[in-house]
Amino acid sequence: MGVADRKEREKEEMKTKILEAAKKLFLDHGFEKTSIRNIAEEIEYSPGTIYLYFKDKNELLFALHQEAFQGLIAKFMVVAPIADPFEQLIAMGHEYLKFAIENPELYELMFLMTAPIEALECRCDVWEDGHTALNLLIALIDSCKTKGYFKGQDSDDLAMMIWANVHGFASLHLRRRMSMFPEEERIPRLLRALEVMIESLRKL
Amino acid sequence: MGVADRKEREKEEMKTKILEAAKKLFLDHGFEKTSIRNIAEEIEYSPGTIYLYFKDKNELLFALHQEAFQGLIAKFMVVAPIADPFEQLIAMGHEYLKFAIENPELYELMFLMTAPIEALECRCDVWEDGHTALNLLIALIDSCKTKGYFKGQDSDDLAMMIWANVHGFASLHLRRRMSMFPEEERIPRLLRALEVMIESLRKL
DNA sequence: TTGGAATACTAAACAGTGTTCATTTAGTTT
DNA sequence: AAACTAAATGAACACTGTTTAGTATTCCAA
Repeated sequence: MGVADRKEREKEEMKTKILEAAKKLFLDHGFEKTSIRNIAEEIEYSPGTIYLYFKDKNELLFALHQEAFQGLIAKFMVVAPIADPFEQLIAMGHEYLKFAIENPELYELMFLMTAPIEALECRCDVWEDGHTALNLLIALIDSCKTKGYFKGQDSDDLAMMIWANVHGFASLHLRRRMSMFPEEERIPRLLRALEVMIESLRKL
Repeated sequence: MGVADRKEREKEEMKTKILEAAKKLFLDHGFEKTSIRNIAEEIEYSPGTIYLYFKDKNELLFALHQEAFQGLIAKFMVVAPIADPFEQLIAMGHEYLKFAIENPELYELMFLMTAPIEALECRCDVWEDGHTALNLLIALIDSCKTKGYFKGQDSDDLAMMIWANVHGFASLHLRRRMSMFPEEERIPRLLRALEVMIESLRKL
């Protein structure tokens, strides 16, 4: 069945070809401003061809959504060697913010965009990677507890609060809601506020 | 100059007429799914007419943006009578979240949407109301300080942190990023996480 | 080797979008 | 009543995502 294999392979190659073009254009010009026609032109095929490989524009996004979460989890893995769990938690917070600031379009796609979610509410595998990322945080909080931090706190609720906080920072920044402060002040202010959060966590 | 006055008044009336139709449709079906044609149909005029009164679709949004901020500030005023500043701060947090959950489309427009900001980056009056809302929070934090809370903390940074936290809650919820939890658990989880934040603030 | 079926692709069309503009219509001024 | 001005129109433009009918190309059994 060599022929069928090759066909399968070619189909897969075409899919990644489309996906890579979509990724490039989405990250360059944003999801909304990228049209199927743009993607088709990039790969030198007609617009209709894309619909032979992907159901619609949202499905293209979904693949990148997964890629992005893997990227965030990878960043979390970088801080795993830090022995002290509370120090690791701090580093994790910084990594999260760094990821958001350095990959605004990917972050947009993971947590800010409405488009991909609406269309994929049914598919629970959309949340798989999100869940494992959250579980990493919860596990770390539990480790902190064994060292005497967060006495009497529920790990799930605390994780939720920490996540919301760093996401709040990222979200306000990426959605340009800090324009009341001059450009060069914004990230320093964000980092200072993060320090405040960490200090409040330390005393909890 | 009675005629010119009447003309001016009529022009203003038309503007609010358009604005009210836009508001209704934006809040009912969302900004993206509302077309200029829809608004034109609602007020029984042709699409072109709207462009005689507003530069583009974004300018319609801007007016509602201002209205929404006034609404949030009004909610903040409700908790002003609470004597103890820390209790007032807690109530303020709850009011903020309540506003976001009860007025998802308005909140979207104030803090989540990209559209209105992109087009209005130049106009600094976009941030006027946002600034007064933030100043209310900072003033309240200063009041808390006189009662012995937040010793040695910078008010601006603390305000930023609190804002980011409640916004994070609102944002995660409105952008459907809590779908890993069953529907009925989401808001309770949010409120519990808010309690965790308040407790961490109390110990700060 | 050849005929027919399956596959890959395309061009065109559809229904929708935001926006522009020449033209018509209505109202005011002289 | 004529001239001028402002308001409103609706067709047109250049886009969008998506569907479909039709055309090449490839494959495989006879």
